[in-house]
Amino acid sequence: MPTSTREKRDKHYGEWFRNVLINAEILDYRYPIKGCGVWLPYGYKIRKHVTSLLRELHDTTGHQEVRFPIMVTETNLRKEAAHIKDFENEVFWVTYGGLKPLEIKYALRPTSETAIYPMLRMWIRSHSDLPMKLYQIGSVFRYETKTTRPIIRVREVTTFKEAHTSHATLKGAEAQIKEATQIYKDFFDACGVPHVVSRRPDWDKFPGALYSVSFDVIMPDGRTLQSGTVHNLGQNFSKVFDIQYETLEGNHDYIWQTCYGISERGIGALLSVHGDDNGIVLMPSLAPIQVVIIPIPHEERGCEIAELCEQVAEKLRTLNMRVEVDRRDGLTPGAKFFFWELRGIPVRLEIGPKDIQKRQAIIVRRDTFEKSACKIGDLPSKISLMLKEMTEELRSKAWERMHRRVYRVGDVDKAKQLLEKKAGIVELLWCGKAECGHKLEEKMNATVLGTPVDIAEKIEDNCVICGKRASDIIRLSIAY
RNA sequence: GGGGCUGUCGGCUAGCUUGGUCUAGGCUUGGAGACUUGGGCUCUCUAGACCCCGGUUCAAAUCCGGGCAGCCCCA
Repeated sequence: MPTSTREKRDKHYGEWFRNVLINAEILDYRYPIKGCGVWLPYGYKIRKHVTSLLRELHDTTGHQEVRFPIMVTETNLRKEAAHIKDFENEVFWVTYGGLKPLEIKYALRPTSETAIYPMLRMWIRSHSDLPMKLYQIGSVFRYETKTTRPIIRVREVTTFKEAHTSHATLKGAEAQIKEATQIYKDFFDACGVPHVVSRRPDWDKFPGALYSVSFDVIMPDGRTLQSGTVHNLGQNFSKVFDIQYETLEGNHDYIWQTCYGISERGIGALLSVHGDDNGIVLMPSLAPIQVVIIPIPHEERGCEIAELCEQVAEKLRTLNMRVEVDRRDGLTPGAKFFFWELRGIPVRLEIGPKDIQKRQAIIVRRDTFEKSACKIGDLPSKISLMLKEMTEELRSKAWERMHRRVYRVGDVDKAKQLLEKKAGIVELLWCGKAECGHKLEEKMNATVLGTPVDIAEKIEDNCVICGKRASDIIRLSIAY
């Protein structure tokens, strides 16, 4: 019987991830364009559960789903100076229509501000149109020059959920940042993905934003994956795109905007964080199949066994569980066990000749491989309890593992050593000056994630670089 | 941004240094069948590859150049 080790996953994470994607039939990255992959049926089902979760979280908080074109005119893309400056060298351009060169080039959106905001200008007239909270889920394109990695660094981000909100006041935008942060916390929590939330340093905020908040996840190799970002855009874009509304008093003012995004990196994170050497482990709520039933064939009693499997499946389905009976012949039960473990199915039932006499089934839990027998009649309650427990334990164990990889460190050398060992995230004291932040990055050969917004504490010591009074904790890591 | 490495059946790989023995070998997977089935059974049959373009040569999987794709390291 296997055990849930993570040696292979942690030592050779890149290889583990690539193998799991292809072997578990999640994503085929052999598509002949760099940084593009194909979501396979099983992976697409997981993706669908993730996108429905995102839809639910946005729909229930007053967001409305829309769908904007993938192409943006060059003129619009170039309107906000900081924005285009940052994206310029990674934009894909459409330059031909058939055989004719286009007079105005189109960009494949690297993100959709410049596609959406010219339309907001037409839609927003008065304060009664505000707040307006829109979101969409679709593809964005970035001409990545670094090594691409399936799901984690891609040229077509196929699952980009981006929300764009408009408000009458800065206060309204600030409140929206809080709501967005909460939505993202809820999202990662539902996925059981532990994370840190940091306010990004000024030199690394979203181009055109007042400030940015990011959600970072520690991957098995100790690097961090920026998996969600929330930005307060202030009036930067509304001034450039001339989006004004009529106030209560009859004046005109520019709207205040926020935007926030989450991509398939979130899927990469949840597959990696819970997975083990046997494959992925899925949160029950996101698993395309929650319970798989493996009939153990038997010459005389085969029909009886098959029938009982179906009955059990039907019963569990009435309780809204996603259940499948693996009736394939030609595969031994053992082969089926491996098959479904690789794909992360939370609960496996085995029903064979020995069980049929005792009116029982064998239950195996994917994350712990804990095995037990259960009377047929008790299966519904036992399994729903097991799914609940598994959800909680996956989440809490992942958090424990993450907490062990966040280090509060007093000096730069110690921090550097930790990052060199691929330990995770280091937290140091910082005076808040960009100069010291850059020095830290340079000395440690790492990336500043930002200052914590998920923990509040009093700082009573000095900056590790300049020795002056520290104002903040600063987080650094080796980032993807 | 800089440097290095790699590309052979669907997957993993042998062959490449020293061109000819390659009609390209193995394992795995796929298909057909038999036999099995409580942790990847076994056997038989069968299908399947030298990334692309150009060059060198009597002869290229092998050497050279470019392209495309991928991996690793450094900034």
